[in-house]
Amino acid sequence: MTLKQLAKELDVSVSTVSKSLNNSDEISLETRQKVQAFAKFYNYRPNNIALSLKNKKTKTIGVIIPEVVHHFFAMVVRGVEQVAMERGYNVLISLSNESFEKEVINMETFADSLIGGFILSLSKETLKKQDYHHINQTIEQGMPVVLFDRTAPEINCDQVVVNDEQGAMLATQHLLEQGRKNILLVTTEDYVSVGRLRTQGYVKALQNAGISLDNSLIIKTEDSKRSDIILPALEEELHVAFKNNPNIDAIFAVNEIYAAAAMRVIRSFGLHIPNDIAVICFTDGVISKYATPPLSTVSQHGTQIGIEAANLLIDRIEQKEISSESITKVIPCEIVHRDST
Amino acid sequence: MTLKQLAKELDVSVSTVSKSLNNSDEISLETRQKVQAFAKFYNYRPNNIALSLKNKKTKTIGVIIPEVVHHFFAMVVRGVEQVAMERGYNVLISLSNESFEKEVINMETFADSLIGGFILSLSKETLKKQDYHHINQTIEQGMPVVLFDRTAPEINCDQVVVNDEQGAMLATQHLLEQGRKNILLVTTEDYVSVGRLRTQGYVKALQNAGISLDNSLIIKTEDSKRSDIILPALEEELHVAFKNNPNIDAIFAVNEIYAAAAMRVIRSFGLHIPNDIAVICFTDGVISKYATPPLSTVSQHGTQIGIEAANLLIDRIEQKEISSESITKVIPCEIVHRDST
DNA sequence: ACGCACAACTACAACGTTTTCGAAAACAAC
DNA sequence: GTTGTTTTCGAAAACGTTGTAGTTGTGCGT
Repeated sequence: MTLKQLAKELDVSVSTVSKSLNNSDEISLETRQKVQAFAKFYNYRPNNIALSLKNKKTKTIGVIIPEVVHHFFAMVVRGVEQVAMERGYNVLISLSNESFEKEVINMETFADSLIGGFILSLSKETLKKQDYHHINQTIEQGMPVVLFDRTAPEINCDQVVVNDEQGAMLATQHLLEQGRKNILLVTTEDYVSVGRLRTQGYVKALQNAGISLDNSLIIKTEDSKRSDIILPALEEELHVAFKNNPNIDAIFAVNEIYAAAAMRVIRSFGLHIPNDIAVICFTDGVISKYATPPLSTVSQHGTQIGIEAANLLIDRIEQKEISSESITKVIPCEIVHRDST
Repeated sequence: MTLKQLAKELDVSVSTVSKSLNNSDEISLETRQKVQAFAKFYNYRPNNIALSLKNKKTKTIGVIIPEVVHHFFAMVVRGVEQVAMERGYNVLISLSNESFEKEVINMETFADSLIGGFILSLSKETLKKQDYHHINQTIEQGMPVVLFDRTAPEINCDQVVVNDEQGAMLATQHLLEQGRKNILLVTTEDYVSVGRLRTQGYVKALQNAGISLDNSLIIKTEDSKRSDIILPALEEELHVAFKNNPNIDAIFAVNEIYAAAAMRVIRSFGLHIPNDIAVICFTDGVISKYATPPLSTVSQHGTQIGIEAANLLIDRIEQKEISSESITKVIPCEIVHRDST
């Protein structure tokens, strides 16, 4: 059912139908009601594509994340979808698979006028290459962009980030308060922004406590490959670390996969959690929740991040003025206390 | 950059530009190359909205799933996104949140000519109400629909399903082969199709083995609420079951959350896995993978399901003939052997 | 010189909307 | 009866694209 068909049916012009349905007072009440009744009867629904073409904007936002089979990102998607729904927007999803090239292609595809704005988290490869031309180019063309979690200072746009450093400090302090002295940090290479910040938080917390930094207590894992490849390597590294430092009494992992690997190694040494070794990690996901014992975590409130990001983006899309200052929202982390500490 | 702007720039007509870019041999090679060079220089990219309007179809597929923070569904999304990308389609995601109403609204929103077809898995509430008018209505309007995992016989369309019954039989047999006699089944109410089928598989496997069914060994959990509400209730039920049946020597859970709850209860009784009690479950997700001990599972190959569903849908979208028979693809389950059995 | 074929290009309609502008009719005032 | 005002509606353009149906202009054969 189109306006034209309705118009023919009612023997009026297309304009009249359009205006009647929009309740314009240019049209007499009588005609309006008649048209509306007909429209309802024929179950007329406006063609969104035509509307988008006319208005030169779509009610669709594009979300590009590295991976959807990942608790944190899935939580963010949930948040985004929730407010998009509420505010009448659709959500286009695309996965970069941690690949720079796919990220670029995805952005180009989406930018083909299908989309009102982007919400994205950078792929690890992008962070490593530090090549952000595709993002900056998109922003320069006037497309609103909101970055979350994995961001870069070279990109000037709205951001929603977790206070990673503070979260890492909280976690480390939490361990220190329990009398742990030798805390093993399991983190990523520094080019992953969140990994770097969490490492910084760990270091700061130790400094604040007056404990000197022991570099043999930091394991930095290459993180660009699939987990089934890196995990055995990580476990091997952990094995070595435990052998070299028998006095390790706590582990702080920057994500729960690393924590799970650590737990496996801890068990292989016959050690008890938390009596011998306490464990805490980022990513308050299902692994932590259902592990044995359940893991204390630093929760990043993924859904909240998604909600904030979507609201920020839609505000930006709908606001008239071309630009104001970029907004950065910081979502505070929170320690979730469970049995592992 | 539009065709019109390019045309003005080059001082030719819009038609010439369009045809040149499409390499029509109506246009001289010379002109074609000039136009193409200009287009490349100005970074021209065709407006997809205009194309969609003209062609009366979009290169977008809609995915409606109950929840994205769920390993299996996230895997499916990954599969769908992968082939959509390969075949030049975009993926619109929407979450029903297990709610019938949201499912209906989502379908209506998407059906507003934004979308070429649907891939969806029914919400629990929909399955409970057995109201499929929104789906059938959409199908009748000629919109291609592919159902996966949670389906209903009342809906006539392409489907991609897991062989739940067979998977449950495999799991049960696996336990029986290890000499387990008293297998506790933790499942959902029967209106969830996958729960029902898995229950049937369990029953059949017992029958085949000549073991009589003990209804006190079946726990059916109300499943429409959030996990933080139902889990304590389930754990309580499990407690009771263990007290009443001290000879339980194995557990088969229809998803890994239930298995995790079961493990917690098992530990609270001081029992050992797998020596005292073996555990196996559906959903080969991160909980099973990183649990203590790692859980044997029935893998449903979510990504594969997503791939098959997307291919089926896109084939249907692109095929000329209005309709042929509905296709149902059955993805076989596979037992993943880990330490819990 | 005439018609004809062919090459190279352009005009226009169409997809489904909204909106601006204008037209016709009805009505009032003088 | 003329003029002005209001009410009610319709024509047409616009958004960016494609394809059909022209419209030129050139070279060829006779």
